[in-house]
Amino acid sequence: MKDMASLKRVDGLPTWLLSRANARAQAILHDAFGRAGVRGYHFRVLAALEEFGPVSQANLGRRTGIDRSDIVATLNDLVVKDLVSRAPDSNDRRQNVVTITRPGEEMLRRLDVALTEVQDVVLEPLNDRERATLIRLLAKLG
Amino acid sequence: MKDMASLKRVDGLPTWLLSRANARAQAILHDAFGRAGVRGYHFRVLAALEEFGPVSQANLGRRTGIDRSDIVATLNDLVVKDLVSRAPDSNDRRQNVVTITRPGEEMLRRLDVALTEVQDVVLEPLNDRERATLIRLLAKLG
DNA sequence: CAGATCTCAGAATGACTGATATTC
DNA sequence: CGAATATCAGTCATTCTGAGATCT
Repeated sequence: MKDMASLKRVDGLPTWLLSRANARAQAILHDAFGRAGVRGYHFRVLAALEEFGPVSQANLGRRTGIDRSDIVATLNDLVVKDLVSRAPDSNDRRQNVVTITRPGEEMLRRLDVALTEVQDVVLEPLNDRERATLIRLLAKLG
Repeated sequence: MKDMASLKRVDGLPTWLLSRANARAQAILHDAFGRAGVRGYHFRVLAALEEFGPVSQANLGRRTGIDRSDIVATLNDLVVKDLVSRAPDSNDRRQNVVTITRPGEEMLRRLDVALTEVQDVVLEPLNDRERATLIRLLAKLG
């Protein structure tokens, strides 16, 4: 019974069990991304472009979980910074083909480094075995 | 090395390892709270009040992790709904004493039920042993 | 005086809705 | 025609920052 209470409210804190650890991670990430001049949406789009190659905006939205409407604004930012390029698809003129640029790939590499450092900080209390277990369990939840 | 990649980008999705599971939980919670007519801030404040008893707004902020500035607006909502009461402290006139009302306690009980249901849904892929392990590891990260 | 408390105004970010024009 | 795509204009919730007024 006491275990159920700790399931519901972790560490005496009245909030969802994932929120504490995640909020801390988000805060650190926010700083790291801010220093690089980008936001979470920018990173997600760049990473998806590197992973899947040039895609339409609709597919970008599906793969990143970002709303189509927000994809537009995010790409506007990235185009201005020359991190991605956007061109009409000649086969289907409804679509735009979005491609990551060379500067975009370099930015992504820097962000990946920052991300790894953040995760090292957040996961610091866990040993290697525990980290592997946590990742496995979280993947099951995904 | 492949393990490091899955550490960084879970499930082929270019995002922080806690974000996927947490985003799903947040979405379900958002619905459940919305049906009850409250937001996360409201729940956090009510739960902290039940847990610690009447407190000042500054202490409420410290205990919930909500900014002092946002505590004000949140309490305004809760006072209008008669879920908490706010009165000047006679000992220290800088402070307000915030107290949960009977209707506030009843609301909190309903929200706790919703929270438990949400967690059952989110944790559904895990068995009891895995849930206990996940909670233990997340508590270490807290 | 310094320090704590409460309050207000505003901004950044993530996430969502509804409407519209264009193209398939 | 219906369906998909890109765009635009808003809204909402969470999280901050900065400034001001009051009180210890």
